[in-house]
Amino acid sequence: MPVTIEDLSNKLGVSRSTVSKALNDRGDVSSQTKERVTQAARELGYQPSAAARNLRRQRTDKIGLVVNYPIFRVSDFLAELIPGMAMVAEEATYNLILYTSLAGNTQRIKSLCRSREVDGIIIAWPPRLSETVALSRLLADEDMPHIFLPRRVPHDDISYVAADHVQGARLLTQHLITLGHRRIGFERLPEVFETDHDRHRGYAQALQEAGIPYDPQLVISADTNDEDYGERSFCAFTALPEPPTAILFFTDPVAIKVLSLAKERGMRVPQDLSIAGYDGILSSGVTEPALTTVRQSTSEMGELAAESLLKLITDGGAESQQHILPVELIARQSTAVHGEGAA
Amino acid sequence: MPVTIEDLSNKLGVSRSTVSKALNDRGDVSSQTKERVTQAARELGYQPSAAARNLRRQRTDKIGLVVNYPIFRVSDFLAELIPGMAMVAEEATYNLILYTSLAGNTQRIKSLCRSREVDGIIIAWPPRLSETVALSRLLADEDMPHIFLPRRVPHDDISYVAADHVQGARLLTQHLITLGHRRIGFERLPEVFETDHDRHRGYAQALQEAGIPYDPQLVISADTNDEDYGERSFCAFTALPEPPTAILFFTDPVAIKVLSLAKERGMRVPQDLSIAGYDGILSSGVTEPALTTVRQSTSEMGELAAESLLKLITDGGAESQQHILPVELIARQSTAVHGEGAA
DNA sequence: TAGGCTTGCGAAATCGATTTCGTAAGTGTG
DNA sequence: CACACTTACGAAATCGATTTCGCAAGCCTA
Repeated sequence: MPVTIEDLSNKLGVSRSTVSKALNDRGDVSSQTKERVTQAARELGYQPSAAARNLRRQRTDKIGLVVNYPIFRVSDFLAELIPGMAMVAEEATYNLILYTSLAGNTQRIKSLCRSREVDGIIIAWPPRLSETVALSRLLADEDMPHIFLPRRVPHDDISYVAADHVQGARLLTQHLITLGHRRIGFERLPEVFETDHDRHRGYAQALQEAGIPYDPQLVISADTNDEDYGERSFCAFTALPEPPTAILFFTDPVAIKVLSLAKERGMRVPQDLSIAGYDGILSSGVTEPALTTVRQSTSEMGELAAESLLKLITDGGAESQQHILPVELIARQSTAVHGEGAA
Repeated sequence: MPVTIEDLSNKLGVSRSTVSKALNDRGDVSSQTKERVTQAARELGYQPSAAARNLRRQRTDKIGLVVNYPIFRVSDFLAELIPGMAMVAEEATYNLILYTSLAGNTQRIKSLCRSREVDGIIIAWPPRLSETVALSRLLADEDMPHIFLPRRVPHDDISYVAADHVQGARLLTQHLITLGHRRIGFERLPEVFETDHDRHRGYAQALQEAGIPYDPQLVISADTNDEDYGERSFCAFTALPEPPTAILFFTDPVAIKVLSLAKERGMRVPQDLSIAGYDGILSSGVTEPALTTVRQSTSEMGELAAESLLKLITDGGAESQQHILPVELIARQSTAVHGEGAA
């Protein structure tokens, strides 16, 4: 059995209250007594019981990360997110608890709140916008501080951390325009609401700024019925009467997939077709040609999410935390002037 | 304020004991009463306080994952490990808590034990063998069930989950021998004790089975002073009077690095030199040529670790859990008959 | 009908801390 | 010297559950 505060107080001949006050540096304790208690605590290796302390304090110093298992499973992205979160949390004496099986299950999320086993929640990849908003209301009703990630939620009172996708798509499009492209394909992913809207806006903006007319034919909505939708998107683009000379795909994995697809069909990238991805995952740097993409600072995002949540927890009724992080264009060899090879 | 058991008992006019017994299906409660209690609990949305329950039960239904932040940060591997762990834990009504800042710090690990905020611990990437053993003793003294990952620990009473590295290196070596190679370079990583020994044994075994003499010159210890040691290893191999026609690198990232290095120097892979990595990370499949490697079933490893730890927790003084998982050779285009191109 | 048994429930102890509040001793002041 | 005030500590309440144990009522048996 581990040493309890009672053991300590017995050994020292003082009351439990005194021990507690001494160790927590609170209230009326003479410096001598404090010294004695601290000393004895060290000797006996005393560590307060987390459960007892949590019960009394009505807080746990834990934050929860709620994420859907299937997403978790395949996401490079999340893997980069977590270490930063955990780190920031720990610097503030919090820890991160993972919940991979309750995303989307309102009942179980409510249970999590009511059991008070975490002081706040980070929700990764919330579902559709309407559900996200409903979820936020629910959590607010339960007095549970929370923040969404990595998607913007267009409500003033909902906290989130996201990347600047308008800028991301804009940078990519500008990059291609600078290379001389005028027919630039753009893949949309309809279920990813704000992210998709933002990127589309960035794409359209860049075109407009360059005086290139927006051609709806060049914008194709991916049909994500199965996981291998990349091929269908690609075919849709190439089947166009006047196909694009460059294509922006929604994610790196899809772009990478298309890279080999194009090769199989005898198209050379970037000479015959420029291809760009999005996210800047590790693999995007080692393909042949290396993929032009946009990097989101994922680790920073995780850290910021944790920091923001901690702020919400600490400041009680503080205003909502809304952060849009800058993104960075990574121009590599999969994009080039049409007809010319890469550097 | 959330609903407590007291609220429930007041509303129903029964005692707290009865409510508790009814909800936990324990002890003497008539089925009618049980029904009433269950009903009311649902209506009020009652959820027991985790803290109170933990305190009374002397367990938390949480397991800890201790991992060094720097490793966490860069490891593809760990990212694949965690979802499975979390999933398995949750199926058994446990949750996973992350600890990224206490690896190597004996004092803080002891505190974690004493605070009893987890029922068991998974330690990822333990340090040197001697420290690992010491750590295990410490944890055992604290009555804290624990398991190491992903490294074999050569002590009967220490639990671990690891991959079969003897077999991994053997498969790779055999693969190269089958392709006709007789001078096969082997990179060692001295600080990764058992893993390194096992792989080296597998390499030597395969050579012996094929009647190829073991040449110490072909075995080079990586000098891992900085992160970019791949280049130094590569140079050491090529500087040999009679350089190898194929090289086994210790990890995929290094092999991938060498892939582009070789290209820069005008060596063609696999025609002039066959290269293999180890681990089967995502990126290894998209390089040009795609990398021959050995895949460890990482997710399975995570799941198995969690399962095993839960067994240790549940079965009390159960015997230690030691698992060696099979590995799988992934033969791709970076290895081929010397002088010939890949398929 | 007396005594034993089963059934259903509640009172109270318990888990291990924190926090409030009361009190005794010591200190200073007019 | 009497009174107020500070200082240092402890008793007891509290957080919210679970669990033990005792008791009363109802039932059965000889």
